[in-house]
Amino acid sequence: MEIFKRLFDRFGPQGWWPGETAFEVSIGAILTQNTSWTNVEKAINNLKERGLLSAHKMLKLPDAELAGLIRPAGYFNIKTRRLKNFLSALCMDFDGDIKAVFNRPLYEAREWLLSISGIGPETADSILLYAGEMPIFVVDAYTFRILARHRVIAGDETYDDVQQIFMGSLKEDVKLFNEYHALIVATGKNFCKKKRPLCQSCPLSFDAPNDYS
DNA sequence: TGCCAGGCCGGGT
DNA sequence: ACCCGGCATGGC
Repeated sequence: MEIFKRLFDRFGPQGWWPGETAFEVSIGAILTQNTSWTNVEKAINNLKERGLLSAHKMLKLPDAELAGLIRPAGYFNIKTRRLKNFLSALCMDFDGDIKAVFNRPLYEAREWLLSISGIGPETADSILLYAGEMPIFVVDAYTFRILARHRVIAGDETYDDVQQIFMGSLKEDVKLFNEYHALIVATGKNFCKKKRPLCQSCPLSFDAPNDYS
């Protein structure tokens, strides 16, 4: 896979995740579900300005108040519920300390996250990789689109299938997984809008079976 | 102006 | 086991 190198040469280091603490990154991962990061930043700033970026404080916040603060991130009612689900599990099982989650074995931590309603595979893996610096590859809608349009996958693969394509062939390396996913998102933002059924001009090439570069 | 954004859940087939 | 509607704001 020298695709990584080509993407890196074109887009440069992405510096993910934009967030100062593991907890902030985790909250951002939930808030950014199907939502642009610029909107999420406003929501995070609302919390940060008020010194609310802690599990216990956010959990104590009345739902209506929390919803008001995260409003700019969209889906604020459902996301309030998802945040509260996450926060109550975190306070219950780890005394509100997200770092304690990352002291568990990788797939145990992953299962713990997935057991929370509102946290799916991408959000869980984003938290593990970008907040916990654990070696797991994040798959998102852009990853599916790009691979499908280059005929690397047929299109009916599952999240875990696609994750295995990367993790099965890449060196297990947190920095590499971090940068690679971020570069895929950067590529997607530029070339892989929903409304384009097949890619004609993505600046990628794959060794086989078809090369669209 | 409509389309899109770093998904996920729950109910229906 | 899929399929699909719902969720909502802000930027281009």
